[in-house]
Amino acid sequence: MDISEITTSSSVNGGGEVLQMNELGFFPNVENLTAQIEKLDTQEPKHRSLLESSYEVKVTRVDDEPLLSVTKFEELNLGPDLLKGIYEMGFTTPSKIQAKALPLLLKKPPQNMIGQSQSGTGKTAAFVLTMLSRIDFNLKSPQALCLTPSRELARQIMVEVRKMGKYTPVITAEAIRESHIRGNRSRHEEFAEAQLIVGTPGTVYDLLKKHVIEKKHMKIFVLDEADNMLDQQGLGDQSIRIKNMMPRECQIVLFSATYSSEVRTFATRFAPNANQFSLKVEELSVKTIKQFYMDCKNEDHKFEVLDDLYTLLTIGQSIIFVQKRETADRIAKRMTEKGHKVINLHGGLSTTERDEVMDGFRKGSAKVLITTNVLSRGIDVLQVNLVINYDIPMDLSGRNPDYETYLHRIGRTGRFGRSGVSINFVHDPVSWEVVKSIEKHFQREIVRVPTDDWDVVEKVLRKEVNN
DNA sequence: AAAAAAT
Repeated sequence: MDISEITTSSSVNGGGEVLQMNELGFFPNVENLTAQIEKLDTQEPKHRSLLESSYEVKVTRVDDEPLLSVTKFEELNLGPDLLKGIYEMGFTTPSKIQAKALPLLLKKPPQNMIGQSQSGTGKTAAFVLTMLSRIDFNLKSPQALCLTPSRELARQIMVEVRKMGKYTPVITAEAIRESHIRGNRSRHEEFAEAQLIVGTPGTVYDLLKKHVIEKKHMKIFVLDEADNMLDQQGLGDQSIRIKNMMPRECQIVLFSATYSSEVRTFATRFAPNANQFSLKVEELSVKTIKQFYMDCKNEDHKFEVLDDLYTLLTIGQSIIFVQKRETADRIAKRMTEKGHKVINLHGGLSTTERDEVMDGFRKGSAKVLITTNVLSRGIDVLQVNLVINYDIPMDLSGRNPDYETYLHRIGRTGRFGRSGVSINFVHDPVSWEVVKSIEKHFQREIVRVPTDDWDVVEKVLRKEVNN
């Protein structure tokens, strides 16, 4: 395709101006750029709070009862100990998705759920609350199980569980690879009495198979990042095996921000007769996240631009995504040599290292995290105001965009209605086309920032990324 | 082929 024919979709944001490209398609003029930025700015107030914005939720029910939407947590008949935890966490009223999903999630007898909502809209709280409310605290045996695609996400969810369940007597356990050597016996004991378990598929399956985790009282089974859990080679098989070990009457809950069409069909078989929430594709891209791209000359120029960005701008906290572990290591090493303080996390590190890196980043003692797709989903660090796609997410062929991963990655910023910025590094016609496809797919503009005029870069990005 | 996740 002739890339000069591709313009930023004129239907984006309801139409209007079309960017003028030169024959390479790389360099629109700066006036237009400024106009675009202003346009982005004027859009913002309308969408200041994601939780208040009116995104369209489509609900499909398994029964014919009228859709009950709550306006207060009190209406959900939760125990006072659970309510106390909710309020202490700072939740005052249910978010849009919670208001509609919780009455269905909490129904007796339980019904399955396939839920979709944007990043950072409180879906974790929704399923954690459901898990806690299903537990008989007098029964010291596993009753609620949640699976996640990474150890970091499992640990993060467990922190939420412990906050929300602080005033309940719930006993919890993390089923992830151990980060320190410990006798098998104590793990046995830990899981024997644990009521709520969060973990990764491999370890959970292993512990179930060895009867370290007892399955017969399991009441609720949650897949977080469900599309990824079902879709991904390896993860999918494990999730299915684990589900098949659950009791027949166990409630199945699937949650994710994205469901590719193939996965959605499978999800309805995985969680039969489920209530469903879905969003239109253009509702998925979080509106408080500003999206940019920078066109670099080649692979090596990407590193120079990265170096310059971190040299010339004061950046709050940020995540840099790359495609391969090896790239993460290499970029981290080079950035360190250039005098930048960065940390690096991927699946090739030891569990202890991973925990240390993540804890350091959460505490804010490290500002720049270079990572792979291991952290593309679910990870919540409120101070992250910049996400860089050093490598644009693409599918296995290396030619087509990976829309789901893109959305999840940029969703690491702009959590809970905060503003955020994402920058995509483009370095060849393929990556350029991929960015244009992503723009078209989500119907959100991705604005060019030059790599050769740092006054403009500073003007555009300074106030956005410095916090 | 990438990355993740079990030993």
